[in-house]
Amino acid sequence: MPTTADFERMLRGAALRVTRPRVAVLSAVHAHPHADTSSIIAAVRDDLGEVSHQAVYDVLRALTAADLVRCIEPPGSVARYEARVGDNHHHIVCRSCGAIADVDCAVGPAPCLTPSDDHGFTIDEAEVVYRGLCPTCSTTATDSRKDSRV
Amino acid sequence: MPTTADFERMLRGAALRVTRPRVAVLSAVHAHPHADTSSIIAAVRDDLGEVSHQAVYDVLRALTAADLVRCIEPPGSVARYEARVGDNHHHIVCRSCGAIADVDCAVGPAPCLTPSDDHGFTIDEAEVVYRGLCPTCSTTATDSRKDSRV
DNA sequence: CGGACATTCTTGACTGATTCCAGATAACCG
DNA sequence: CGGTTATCTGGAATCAGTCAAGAATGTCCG
Repeated sequence: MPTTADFERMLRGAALRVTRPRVAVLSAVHAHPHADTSSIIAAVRDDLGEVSHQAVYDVLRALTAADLVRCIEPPGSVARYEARVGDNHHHIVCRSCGAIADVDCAVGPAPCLTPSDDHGFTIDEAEVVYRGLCPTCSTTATDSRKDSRV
Repeated sequence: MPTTADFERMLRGAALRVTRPRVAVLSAVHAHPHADTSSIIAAVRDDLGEVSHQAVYDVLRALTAADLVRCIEPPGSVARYEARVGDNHHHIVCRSCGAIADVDCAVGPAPCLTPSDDHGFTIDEAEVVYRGLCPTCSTTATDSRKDSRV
């Protein structure tokens, strides 16, 4: 778990100004992997007191643009943010409860980056989303196919 | 291109009632691959006259549940629908203009379905989204890294 | 063919996430 | 320390999608 000083270094390293909200957001994303925006806002406010949601949205966008955090948008869910950047990893999303888990790339750094026919596109990234049931839901809800979206 | 009679057969085969809006929506999705909801609404209205957006949303959900159409939600875009179902294919999304193209699975029916560590999840599907630049954007905007979201 | 029933469509309002805007504030550099 | 500039605040607006109640329509069975 990085310290506040680490976060400040990360911000400076990305040519971003060091502000209280930015450090708090960065810290919140590190502390709560795959958190949605409202959770991050709550965590930041818990840390700093009142902070406008606009500031959090803006900070998240700045951090995303600087590759300090990554934004994932699972279907049927709101945007979520995570701090693991740089490595090529993917996600499992539970169909029932919406839980998200990290999955390291199965074979090598980027195995899926070479589709059979790229239609002339210049591909620079492949994102894989696995859908299924998390351990909890697969045991408790095996029979009742409740499709509740979180 | 299937005919209206084909669409009716598909609906009946899925135990769905055959109504004008449903046939029109199904036809629109077949005619406009990767169309977003508002485009589908426009196409349906062009065909039938006034149709409520609620009806289209409802029909799309019913068709999705019946596996007659598939819903894809690229990050930074609204939900889109396509008629190719049953085969395991993926998508390329252009970072610049948002264009979407189909990509058949590179190797075999479902190569990415086996991550290194599934965290106890029961995985039943893997969806791959390639990000990059479409042929048009890669030639016109190679130097200017405009990141406009569509 | 015709009527009963359940499903589906219409209308209209509403939520919730995200964005836009203008002005106040705070961080950085010299 | 002071000026410049990016950032934050607060409020309003937008947009996709959802909810709910009543009217209309398709399907099934006699």
